[in-house]
Amino acid sequence: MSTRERILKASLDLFNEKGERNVTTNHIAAHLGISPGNLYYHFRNKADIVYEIFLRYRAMVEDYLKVPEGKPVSLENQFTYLELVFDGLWAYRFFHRDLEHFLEADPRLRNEYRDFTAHCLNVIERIIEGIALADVIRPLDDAQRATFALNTWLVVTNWMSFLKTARGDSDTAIDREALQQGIYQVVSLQIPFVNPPFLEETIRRQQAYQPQVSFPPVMQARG
Amino acid sequence: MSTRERILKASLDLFNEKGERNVTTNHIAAHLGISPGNLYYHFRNKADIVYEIFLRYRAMVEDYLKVPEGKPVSLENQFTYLELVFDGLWAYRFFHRDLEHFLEADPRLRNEYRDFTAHCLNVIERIIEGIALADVIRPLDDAQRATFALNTWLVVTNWMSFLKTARGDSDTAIDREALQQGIYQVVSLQIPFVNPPFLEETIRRQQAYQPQVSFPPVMQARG
DNA sequence: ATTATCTATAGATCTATAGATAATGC
DNA sequence: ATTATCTATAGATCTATAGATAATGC
Repeated sequence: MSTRERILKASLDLFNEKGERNVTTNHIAAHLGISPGNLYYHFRNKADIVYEIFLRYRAMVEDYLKVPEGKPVSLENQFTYLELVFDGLWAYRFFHRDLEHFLEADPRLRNEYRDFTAHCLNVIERIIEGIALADVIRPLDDAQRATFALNTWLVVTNWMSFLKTARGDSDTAIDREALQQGIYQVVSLQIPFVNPPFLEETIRRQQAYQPQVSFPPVMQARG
Repeated sequence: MSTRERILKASLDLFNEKGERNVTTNHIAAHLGISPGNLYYHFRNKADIVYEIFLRYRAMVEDYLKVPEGKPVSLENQFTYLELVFDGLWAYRFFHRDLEHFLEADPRLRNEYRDFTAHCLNVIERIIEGIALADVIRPLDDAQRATFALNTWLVVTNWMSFLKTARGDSDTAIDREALQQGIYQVVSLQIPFVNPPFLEETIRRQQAYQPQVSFPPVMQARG
């Protein structure tokens, strides 16, 4: 693996584990056993590394979400999309955590991320259209579909942050399993629109992602 | 105003405007025209300032959301709650932006924020029960209500971040008006449950928060 | 010849404190 | 006497580069 690749890999690992804010270029170089000077030979600065990683993140999502327009989408396919997306979010979990900072620091990234969001929202709308074409849910008008897609996006992209902030005692690490409980939440958004013949299957599939422990944690209201 | 209060006020202003990450204790002191030494006389460090601000944020939200249990909640009241909460999020908008960092840096804050989230989810559930008691929506079972409350929380707390990341060209500042478009999204979550006699009024009230410009921005999918 | 890497370091911060001084309240 | 404030600074980083050296590919 080229040094450039190793830097990207190490950066992603360290960012995910410790948070980008807590990882300096020195840390990355030390982690790889290379000199800081060498790192700067391959990347102008940390923002440059983040940008490179974003490109791969985007490529992965766009690869996962190749949804043809105007074609039915089965429930099975929809759940596959959800699993893939949550896996992707997990693999690049540092990214959303400090997203605002990244976009503020790099205008190029800001523009491309804006377009990326718009693209993702389009794809989500296409999936919603697809499950309507498959008669899984009733047809929605444009405004309903856009609103639904946006709520889906908000739940998907912020589920992990919710887990980390609302749940974690410092010890409780978040694992992929806990993460996928987000799928339960996402599917709940479409339940009201599901046509009766598909309701049982939808709920059955949804239940597979239900929290094992009661969630949110049972807790008395504060005085 | 005491120096301590002035430090808190200046910190909140600067954090909101520039992001906590970009504001050092030196900046805060300079902004107030006091010495760094003086600032450290009043607060042990920046995390201490953030914690103090959190206490006020929490007090404000708990003041806004005094929802009695088992009593009907009118649509009007529900919209009042929404407006108050979005105003509160706006006033302390720096907080959610770097929340994960704050919780990681301060175990005390982590614990109290976890409880605070649980409390807020309880209140949201109470509001959902309340509008069901007022016949605005059909009754929901416990699991449905918890899931609905959690989705509401996710949309409410992350709406601002979405605006900043998905929308902003660097110039486009986010104002309170744009922020309140989040209310449109939140209300859309309950539309499927609204009883017919209240549907027209709910939608009418919701429309008041509809985006003026088409949103999300019209944009062709990326190749 | 070009590419990759290392050494060494300048310059810029930032945090947090010690110790001196000023202001305030009994 | 106590509280509030300032001056000055030590110590810890971190970024990013210059310049030397090593490795690689024609």
